[in-house]
Amino acid sequence: MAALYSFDQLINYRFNIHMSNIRTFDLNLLRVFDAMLRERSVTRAAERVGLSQPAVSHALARLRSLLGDPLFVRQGQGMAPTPRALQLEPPLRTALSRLRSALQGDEEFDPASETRAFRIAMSDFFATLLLPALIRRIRSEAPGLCVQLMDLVPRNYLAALERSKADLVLLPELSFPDWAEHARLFRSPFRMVARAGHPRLRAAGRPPRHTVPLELFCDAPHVLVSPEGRARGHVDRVLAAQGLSRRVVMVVPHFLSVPAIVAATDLVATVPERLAWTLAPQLGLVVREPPVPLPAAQISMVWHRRAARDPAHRWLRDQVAEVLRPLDAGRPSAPDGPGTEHLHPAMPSPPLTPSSRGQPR
DNA sequence: ATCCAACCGGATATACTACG
DNA sequence: CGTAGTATATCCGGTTGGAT
Repeated sequence: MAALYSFDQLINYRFNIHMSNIRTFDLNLLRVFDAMLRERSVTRAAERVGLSQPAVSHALARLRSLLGDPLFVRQGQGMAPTPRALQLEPPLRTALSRLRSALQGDEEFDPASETRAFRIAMSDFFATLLLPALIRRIRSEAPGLCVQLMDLVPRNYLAALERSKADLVLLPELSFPDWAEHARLFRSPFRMVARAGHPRLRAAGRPPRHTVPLELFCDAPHVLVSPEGRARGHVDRVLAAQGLSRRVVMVVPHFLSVPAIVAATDLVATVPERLAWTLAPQLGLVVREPPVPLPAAQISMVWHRRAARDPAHRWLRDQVAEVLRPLDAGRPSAPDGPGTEHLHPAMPSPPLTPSSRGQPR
């Protein structure tokens, strides 16, 4: 794969032109150089670039002076490139090609040949939903791409996007700033989980509609997921609005540690429904409806407006949407009854925006 | 804002060079 | 030595920057 060079790299490093000469460097000289490499003749190069033969000869003289190399020497009926000229040919071609694409605005994205890294910020739970299928697609269609998973810290995710530290962020829908664009992916309801032998649940018996009794929910020790380490989440605020409270005895930054903690203790937790149903059978957990109705979290992907038209970015967003959107249609249903939907307990009170402008492009 | 000299790039004319 | 091709001398028009 051809190395890629910025203009500065081309001029400074590859062409070895001192900074003081860059300001006055005539880009047309690069066109002449390119034409000379193609034609190996001053006269034909002149025809190619639409100049007279002496004009190209003069341009060549200026290039020779700038680069400190003859570049082309007479050989028979034409001009033979020097080793230095041949050395400069690949970066010159690349730079001119990219410049042409940029100016014409017709840059194409070829997944098979693209080499770049994408940084995606999301919770560990979303990562388990998305990454295996996403990486399978990328390995087969765009093997040169690298995906870097970043920790999701809600308070900082917008700053990460704005400062280009992250390319894409997956999170429950909040109100987004003007420069952000987003697309809805799927809805994520929540369930309460506890170990099957939990004494309070056993004493409560099999509850009607599988909703955990309110007093049990409030009395039981809770483990709360908060990437920011907050001791109160959205569930606490909803309870407080009804004059109620619960006991949070443990705060963890990641979702995936919760089921094991719940399985080994008498703690309970409110987690994404999909996580609950995935891990409940193997860890011996019971899944219950929380006693307070909460709307499901609307999970969206967010990106900076500056990346909106970037072809590689658009391709990546399409892949993420294709992998995650089916989750909305094919949500797992409770094996022992229907459920109401509940909001993420640890998310900072999201004002659900009615936006539908977010489409993945 | 205007003028003007200096500079630059390109054109024409012509000198120079390599090759068959 | 003729031909094809490159390099150079000179001129011209446009741009730039300093002086007024």
